[in-house]
Parts: sequence; C-alpha cells; structure tokens
Amino acid sequence: MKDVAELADVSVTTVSHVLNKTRYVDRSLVRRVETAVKSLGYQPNALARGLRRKETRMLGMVVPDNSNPYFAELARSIEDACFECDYNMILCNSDEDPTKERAYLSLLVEKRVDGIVFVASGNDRSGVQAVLQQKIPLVVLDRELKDTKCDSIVVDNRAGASRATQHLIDGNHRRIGCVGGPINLVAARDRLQGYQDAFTKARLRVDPKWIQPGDFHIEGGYTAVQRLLDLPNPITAIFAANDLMAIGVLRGIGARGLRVPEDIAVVGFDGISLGKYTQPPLTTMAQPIREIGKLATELVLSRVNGERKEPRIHRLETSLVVRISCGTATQKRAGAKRET
Amino acid sequence: MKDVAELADVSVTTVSHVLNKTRYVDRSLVRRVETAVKSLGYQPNALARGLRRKETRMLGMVVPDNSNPYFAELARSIEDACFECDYNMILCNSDEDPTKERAYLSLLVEKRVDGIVFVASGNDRSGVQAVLQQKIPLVVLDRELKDTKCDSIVVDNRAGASRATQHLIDGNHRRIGCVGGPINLVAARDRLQGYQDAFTKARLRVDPKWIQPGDFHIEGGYTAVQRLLDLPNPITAIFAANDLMAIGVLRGIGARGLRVPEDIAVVGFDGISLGKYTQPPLTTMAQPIREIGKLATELVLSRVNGERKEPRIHRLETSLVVRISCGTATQKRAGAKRET
DNA sequence: GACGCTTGCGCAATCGTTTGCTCAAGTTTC
DNA sequence: GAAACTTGAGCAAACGATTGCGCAAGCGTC
Repeated sequence: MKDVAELADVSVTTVSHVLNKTRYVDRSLVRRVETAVKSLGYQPNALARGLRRKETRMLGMVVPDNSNPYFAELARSIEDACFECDYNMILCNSDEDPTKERAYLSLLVEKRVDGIVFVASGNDRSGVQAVLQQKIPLVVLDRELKDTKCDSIVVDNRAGASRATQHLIDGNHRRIGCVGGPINLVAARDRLQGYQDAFTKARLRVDPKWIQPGDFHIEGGYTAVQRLLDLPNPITAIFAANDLMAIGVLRGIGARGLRVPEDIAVVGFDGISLGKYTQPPLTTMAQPIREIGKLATELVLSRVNGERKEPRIHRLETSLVVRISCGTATQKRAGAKRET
Repeated sequence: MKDVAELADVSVTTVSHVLNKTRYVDRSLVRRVETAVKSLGYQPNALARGLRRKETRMLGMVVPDNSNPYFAELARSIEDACFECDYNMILCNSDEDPTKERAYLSLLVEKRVDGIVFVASGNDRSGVQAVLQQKIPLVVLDRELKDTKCDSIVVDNRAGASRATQHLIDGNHRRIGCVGGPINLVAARDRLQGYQDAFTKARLRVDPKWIQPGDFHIEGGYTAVQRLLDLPNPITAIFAANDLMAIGVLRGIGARGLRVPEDIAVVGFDGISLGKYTQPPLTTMAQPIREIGKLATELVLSRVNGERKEPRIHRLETSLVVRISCGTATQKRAGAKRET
C-alpha cells in the first residue's frame, strides 16, 4: 500500500480512502491510485484491515462430519449465504469429539471469526460458554442448549417423526419398526418420542422390540434392520430416524432379498437430496435445510452488526416428501408433497 | 496481552515468550504469566500474530460443490490433514463458475491464506496465475494445467477407466454403454478414452451410440441411461464415468423395472463411500481420496515451509473395488479387492 | 578489583491497514 | 477585506502481536 501511495504520489490515507470509497477524493487522484494499484497488482491485506477494524468477514462452522450428506448440504447452504455477504467460511469437523469441539471453538476465537455456526454433537457446553464470553455471536443448530444465552435453530423433530410414522399407519401398517439415533442427542430422543406419539394417537401399542438403536450413520441402519428382520413376528414398515440410516435400512432389506415397499415400507428423516435417487426413492420427513442455513447466517450476521435481541430458539417445520419407499405414493394426503 | 503483562507485572515481551516458549523465562515469572492468562481468559489474537509473522495457519480450498460426496470426502481428508498440523481450512464452492472461482481465489489471497488447494472446474487459468504471482503455494487437484508452474495431483483416469471397462468385458459383456462426463474436463475425456482403450485392447468395436454424454451428477446418469435403454439393440453393461452418475444409472435402471446386475451390469468411478450401500452395492474404480487429500496438504505445507522443488504432476493409481453391481463378484481377478 | 561472559528480561520498531485530527487553500458572508 | 466556513488531503496514532537489540545483574577469572 505504501508502494501504491508512492507510485501514485499521494498519501496512504488517500489510497485507503480510494479503495474503500470512504471519503471524497479528487477524480484525478482516484485515477492515479487505481492505475498504481493495477500496475503493482496490489491486493489489500485482510489481516491488517481486520486487526484495525476488528472484523474478519469470516464465519466459523463446526459440524460432526462434513462428508455426511446432511451436514454437507447444511455447510453448503451456509457457505452460500456467506458468499452473498462477502464472508468466508472456516469449516471444522468435530467427529462428535468434545475435545476436538473445544479445540476448534478456541481456534476460531483466536482467528477472530465474526461469528460461529455450531452443530453441537454432545452435551458439552463449556466450549460454547467460552465463545459467548468473548462476545462472539454463535448460533447452535440441531440442538437446544438449556440455560445458554444463544440463538439456536431446531426443527420440530417430535411432530415430524410423529407425522412420518402416522403416514405409515395411514398406509395400514400396524407393526412398524423404528431405527433410532444415539440417545444422547435430543434430536434422536425427540424423534423416538414422535414415533411413539403416533401410536398413542392411533390408539395402538408399540412393542419395545420394534425399537432398535442406531447411530445416525448408514452402518447403524444396516445392522439395526437385520435385528428387526429377525424378529419372530416381523414388522411391515420401518421409520428410520434419519435418512442415512434409512439408506442402510434399504440396503439391509435388499441384502435379505426383500423388496421395498412391497415387503417392507420405509420412511426416513432429514430430506437429503440423495433420497430422490435411492432404490427405491425414499419417502422422508424433510428438514428445510437451505432455510436453516440462511436463517443461521442471518442470525449470526445480525448480531455481528450490533443486533441486541434476546437470544431465542427458532423452531422450524418439517415437511413430508412422499416418494416410493413408503408404498403409499398413490395415496393422497393433505400437506404432503408427492414427487415423481 | 498488555493486560496480562500488567497483571503479571512483566513486559509484553515476556508474556509473548512464555506463550510461545521461544526463550527461557524464569519459572516464577512463567507461573505469574500463566495465572494471569487464566484469570483474564486471554486468547491470543491470530490476526496480529499473522500480520507480524506473515502466516495465518489457514489453507483455502475451492471445490465446485462440497455437497457432492466426492468433493465432500476430499474436503474432509484435507481438513483432517490440516487439523493435524494446526491449520484451519476455508471452504469455497465455485459452482464451476469461473467468475466465482476468481472471486474466491482473490479473496483467499486477501485473507493471506498460507496455501490453496484448488479443484479447477473449467479451463480458466487467470485466477491461478494471480495466486502464484503472489507466491502463494497452490496445488491443483483432478486436473493438469499445462504450462502452469504449480503442483497438481491427478489419478490415472485413462488407465482406470480402461481397467474398469476391461472388467466388464471379462465378465463377458460385449455391448457396454458409457455415460461420460462433461467433455470440457480432461478427467472426463481421459475416462472416455480409457473406455475405448479397453475395447481396442480386446479387439472389439464400440458403437458410437453406446456413448452418452453426462454431467457428473446423478441426474445426468439418470437421463443418460434412459437413452441407452432405448437403444434398439440394447446394451448389457454400463460404465459410468463417476459414481454419482452411476447412482443415477442404478436408479434409472430400477425405474424401468430392470435389475442390476442380472439385466444390466454397472461399474462406476471414484470410490465414494456411499457406493458400498447403493442398491446393489456399486463396483467402482476407486480413487485414493484420503491419500490425495493428505498429499495435497503435504505438498502445500512443504512449500509454505520453504520447499523449492520444481512443481510437478503427481499421478496416483486407482484401484478396482468389486461389489455386486458388475455381476462378477464371484469371479476372481488379480489386483481387485472384493468386498462383502 | 577490573574485566569479560552469561543470564534474564525489557524497549521499541515493525507488520499493513484505518481513521481522528489537523491544516492549507479556496469560498462565502457581511 | 477579514472572519467564518467548506473542501480535500496528509500526519500519526492506533490495532495486538513478534523480535532484534541492548542493558543490568550475577558470576568466574586472573
């Protein structure tokens, strides 16, 4: 920048003002500066600027694993929203490891990101507290941290799971298995609860053996479905607490030589885009992934810009996407989208 | 930091040296500094440090779309390698748009990342040139930029595609369709060439109608396979130039009521982890994704640390992963891994 | 006891920007 | 024509770390 100033024969102050259009500068000087910038191939140093301005135009995002399609799509939507606002996104994979989580949060604070989008995996709150203490805006996704003063965005897991299960019941299924998620996650517990709600509402009973624990990964769905298929009085449908496990379920059923939906109906949860092309296409309770990303970014950036609203929990609705795997695609249901 | 120094009653110099262990400091002072750091909740400012040290411990990565499983896994492997070395990764989605590519590269330069891992989508070289001109280490993935002085990592697409096709020929298929990628990508052209090589080597002819253009996305595979299935003299096997299209192919075949591998055999390319759980599991020519990520990071960081070797093209081998979709899983082949 | 070495620490410059303050020149106003 | 504004631009002090250099005290040597 000093070089630019020298070449254009003006002060660095003027160069700065020209670059930022932050005060009036004579046209001829502007031109001189601009040609100097071009000829030197000058690019401003964001570090120095950030140091002075106390902003970095970077957001941190920490997810358990960005190669999980759900988080991949979430990260993508956040990154898009960042790009819109000339922000960059630092991506961190926590592997659901509280130690890594804390390490990353601390690193992000050191890097002085303007805000953080955090998909918490465990129950550890110390890392988040440390961030908030530094007055860095943070929004938690997929999880409500009680007694913690920060925004969070969640979907109505319980209602969604209930409606998904309801859909199977409406399809005349009575013995419906559930492949649940890790019980330490509220999201998983809520979805399990929703599954049970649907039975209660329909005045049906659920056999505890129908409920199989999973891990929110494909493998978990694959192994869990084996146990369900081994049941003496086998189930006729399965609600998987997320799409990844649903994919494992589909594969597990296929490996047994059974067919979906003729032999077993399957419904998932999340609405990852891959579900459109599973074999058969997956009926699922979709989360509004792009909206979540957009809202998260807006929330963080509004606080970056001085917003002082009381933090709150934003609860979004899910929507049923009916495809083939549930076997009721021909049946019309209010509020459910059908896809080809 | 000034506060810490004051509280510990030492100079900022000493605080700095204690924090970085960069010179001997008396034990009692060290303790005073450490307690001061704790009690103030002090976290160093990476901006200031970076400004002075001229390093940010951040790498930039630009990919076409991080929700594409292949890039997701690639990004993941790079991020892992970064974490190992206490680096952070800024993730950018170019959408294969040269304008966005340039915008991101320029932003990364401004942010003064220490290095860049770049998955080029088009042929645009101006952005890369600008980066190299600023002496920022950059490694290009998946693509060799001719006459450009930077490292690149590619797999042997042609040989890989040839072996994949060969595998189908060995399975007694003679009429094998090919769902190719966007012809502006060398990777796509090479794989197409490899497909043809296999025929030449087997002294067979390939009917031009068997070759259908695709887009490296699921949809492209889905629509391309329709055209192949409509052929008057239908094909019995398909080589898809990447796994995503192979998934579309599987679904397209399924939608027709045909079965894989009984009616049509399918082989993909990339080795994304999802392939293990498609219906049926996908035989594929796998890229060593994790090695690519590791090597890319090593290459970049070695140059960050002053390495001055002549840039070169690193060519990695692919490996055939035989699963169910090719219909020859029972057949033993040298050099091919079989999975359960 | 003077000299030189070693040891342990602080001073102050520096990294590359932004920005409050100042100031000269030009323009009104009365 | 002098006082009071206005206008356009530069000076220099931050921002928060790192680091070359220097200094004082302690110690050994002759």
